[in-house]
Amino acid sequence: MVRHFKAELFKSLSHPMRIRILDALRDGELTVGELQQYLAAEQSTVSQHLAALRSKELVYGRREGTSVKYTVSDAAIWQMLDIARDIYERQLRSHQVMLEASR
Amino acid sequence: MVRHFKAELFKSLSHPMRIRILDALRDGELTVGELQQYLAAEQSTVSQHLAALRSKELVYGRREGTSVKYTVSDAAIWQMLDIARDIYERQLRSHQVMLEASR
DNA sequence: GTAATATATTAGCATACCGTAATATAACAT
DNA sequence: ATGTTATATTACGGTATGCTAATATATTAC
Repeated sequence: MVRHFKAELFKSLSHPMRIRILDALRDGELTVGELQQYLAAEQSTVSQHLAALRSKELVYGRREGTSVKYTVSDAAIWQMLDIARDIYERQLRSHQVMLEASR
Repeated sequence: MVRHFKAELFKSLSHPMRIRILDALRDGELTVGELQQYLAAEQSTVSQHLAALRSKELVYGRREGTSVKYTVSDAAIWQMLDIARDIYERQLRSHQVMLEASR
């Protein structure tokens, strides 16, 4: 039950463009158009990735006139992205150590 | 580059059985056989999930005689699982609030 | 060496995911 | 009501995932 939720949550995060979207929203809400421009991607592609994030309630959109502004719904999401970067950096270091040791 | 790593990392976490494996390893290393028994799953299924985790270096295995003992390679992985649970709980609460508000 | 046990890998099939292109919906202006 | 802009959804083809069954590898015992 909880693990299925977690698995689905991580699946939502398992695409580079969705991670870029969440990063882009760190400084505040953005419209689909702004995201589209920033990501240099097709409209429907962006919209589908937003739909994926929305379906797990990682973001929500509020209409403002003819456009929709998106917001990350829980700051802990960025925390996970930050931890992922930490893990990445530690892996890099340990690879360096192994390389240096092999001389 | 970094985002691809993150995406791949989250993809590794995007399956309930892999999450169960990582949770099971919180108390220390376990052999494939022990995991297999605990998860009540086929040998090859467990082995393939371990291979997925190994390929991203989330776990590593050391041979001990005829069996292999697995360990989580970075405690930050559990931290991400814990944050995921927090997000889950906050979503539950906000759903409850919305239910109660709709009366 | 062979046999037995533990683990890893491969092949095949069913299902899920992703991008492009096309179509649909929503809000606003005229 | 029509037109325009912004966003969402659907359909379809290609690729990736995940399970089962079968096969391969590695270690120990004999």
